[in-house]
Formats: sequence, C-alpha cells, structure tokens
Amino acid sequence: MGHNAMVFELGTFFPYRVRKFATTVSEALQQIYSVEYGLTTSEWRTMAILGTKNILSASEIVERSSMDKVNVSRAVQSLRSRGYLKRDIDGDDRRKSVLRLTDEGIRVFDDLIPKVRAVEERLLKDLSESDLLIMMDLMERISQRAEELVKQRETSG
Amino acid sequence: MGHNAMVFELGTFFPYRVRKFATTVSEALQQIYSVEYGLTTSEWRTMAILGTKNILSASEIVERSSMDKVNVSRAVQSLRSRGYLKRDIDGDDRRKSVLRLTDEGIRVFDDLIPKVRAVEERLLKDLSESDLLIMMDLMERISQRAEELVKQRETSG
DNA sequence: CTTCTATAGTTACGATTGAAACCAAAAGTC
DNA sequence: GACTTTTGGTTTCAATCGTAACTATAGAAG
Repeated sequence: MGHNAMVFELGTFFPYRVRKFATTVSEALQQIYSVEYGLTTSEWRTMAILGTKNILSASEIVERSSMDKVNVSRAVQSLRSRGYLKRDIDGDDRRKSVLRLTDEGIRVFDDLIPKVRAVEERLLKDLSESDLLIMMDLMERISQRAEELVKQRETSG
Repeated sequence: MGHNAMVFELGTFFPYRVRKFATTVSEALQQIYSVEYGLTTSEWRTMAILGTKNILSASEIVERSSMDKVNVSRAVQSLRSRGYLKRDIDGDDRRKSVLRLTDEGIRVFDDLIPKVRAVEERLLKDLSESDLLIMMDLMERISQRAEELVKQRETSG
C-alpha cells in the first residue's frame, strides 16, 4: 500500500479504451462486408479504393489504404478469383499492374456501399455535426502524438 | 457521373478513420510492451490485470480484458514459461486456476507501468481535461450504437 | 448414487498473417 | 552497354490466431 492512488487499471487506460472502441466499431462494419458479403478487411478496402471508376496499380492502393503490399497482393488475387477484379499489365512499365473492378465487382460494390454508409450513419446518429468535427479533431491530434512517439523511439531506440 | 456527390472515399469513412487511429495509438504503446519487453498484447493485458496484488482465475481475467479464454490460456502459459506468473489450483474448485505475478513478474510490471503511463500522458498531452471527457463520451456513445447494430443483426440476420 | 448439464481451461488444426527472401523489370552509373 | 540499385509485386515459411473439439471437475436432477 502507500501509493494506492497509482494502482493501474486496464479498464481506464486510454490506449485500451481506444482499441476496444475500434474493435466494436469494426465489428459493426464487418457485419456487412464480412458476414454478408464474405470479404476480408483487405478485400473490402481494395474494392472501396477502386470503386466504380478508379484504375490503379497495387502500389497506389497501398498508398491509399494503410495496408502493406503483401496484403494488397493477396486481396487482389482473391478478388480476381471471385471475378470482382481485373488485372492488366501496364504497357509502359511492365512491373506495374493495372487494376479495376469488373462489372460483377461494380455490381457488388454498388450493393454494398449503401449498406456500409447506413452503418456509418447509425454509428454517428446521435452526434451533432460539431460533435463529429470534434471527434475527428481529437483523433487527429492524438494520432499525431502517437506518430511522434513511434518516430522518436525508432531513431533514438 | 451524375451522382458524384456520392462517390465513396475510404479515407473519410468513419470506421476506417477509427481503425487507423486505433492502430496508430496501439503502435505507440507496443513500442513499450512489445519492442522493449517482448510481450504480446495478451501477455501485457494479463499482467496489467493481475498487477502487483490481484489473485485471479483465468476466467476472471477473461471478464476484465475483452480477450477470449484461448488467448488468456496462451498468455498464461507463456508468462509462466518466462517466470513472470505463477499458477496454482483452487482448493475449493479444482478446475479453477489461481493466478498471480511472481516477484520477477512484479519487478517487470513495476518497471513497465511508468513507461506505459508516460505514453498515455504524451498521447493526451494537448487535450484539456474536458477534451478527454468529451472524447471518452463520444467513444462511449458510438460504441453503444455499434453494439446495437451487431446485436440487431445477430437476432434478425 | 447415477446421469445430465454446465463450467474452467487446454489442445488440435486449419486459416491468416508478417517478415524476409525472391523475381522481374526499370532506372541510374560508369 | 555491362553493373548496380531501385521499384513493383509475389512467394515462402514460420508464427499467430480463432474455432471447434476435448478433458476434467462441479453442480443439478432424478
């Protein structure tokens, strides 16, 4: 005893709360893309980035998705095998792939999007416009601190 | 074209932002417990819940940690093999384990806690007291909606 | 008592993941 | 134009993870 005020409680520890929060939110969304459509997170993100019109290389998907290239490569394979995605080779740089959704992929995408939007709406239902802005701002500020911490340790560690 | 206002952008999609946020925060914390101490998330949580004084069964750890029993079982095994945790059998109910950190485990814990607290502090550095309350409240409200959604789908799906 | 169910925890096994090695094409360098 | 390095993407292999099956004990029902 003596320093009881300092007892550590996981349940009130901020990073733990954040992770739990994110898991809960993710599960709500996975109800749609995973349970209902059988897509993995990487597959869903890949489709979401391509959308109906974009034509991108794998590395452009990497840039926009916070996935690594292995994840993207596997998602592309799997989406191809389902017939949701078409891969061509870039004529000017034959290392590059040229990816776009197939008509079938677009059909699924168009079906899926209103549903994931509905989930987003439900999640944010009782937030005011300004609540949402505040939330985004807070997440942004905290993320910046987190990135600082990681970078600092990387160099000094 | 025609409904360009509805083009889907993953980067501004709320659940995606949340997940990215949580990943960034988690990485900052993992710098400590994973990089510096070689603990997995499950091991770290198990230690954090036991702390210096608690004596708990595995299922009590499950309840307090949002891990499942397999995760806890494996974390316990691994912490035992490192000598950080001691397992006895409950005399009254011989199915139950009686878990506590060893002296060595407590030493590591006491070393670790100020560091993870420092990370938490750094993350929240530029939030006011009321910002933090707002953040917690918003996460709480959104989580509730997310849980509703999951439950709804479970029953009606 | 015997049987049936429920609980605590572990184990086995397939699926998923991540890091590193790898391959192929392109782009510099001399 | 041979050489080295960089870039785009895939494959491999081991480690991790989740689900389901399993073991052991306890408790409830008859």
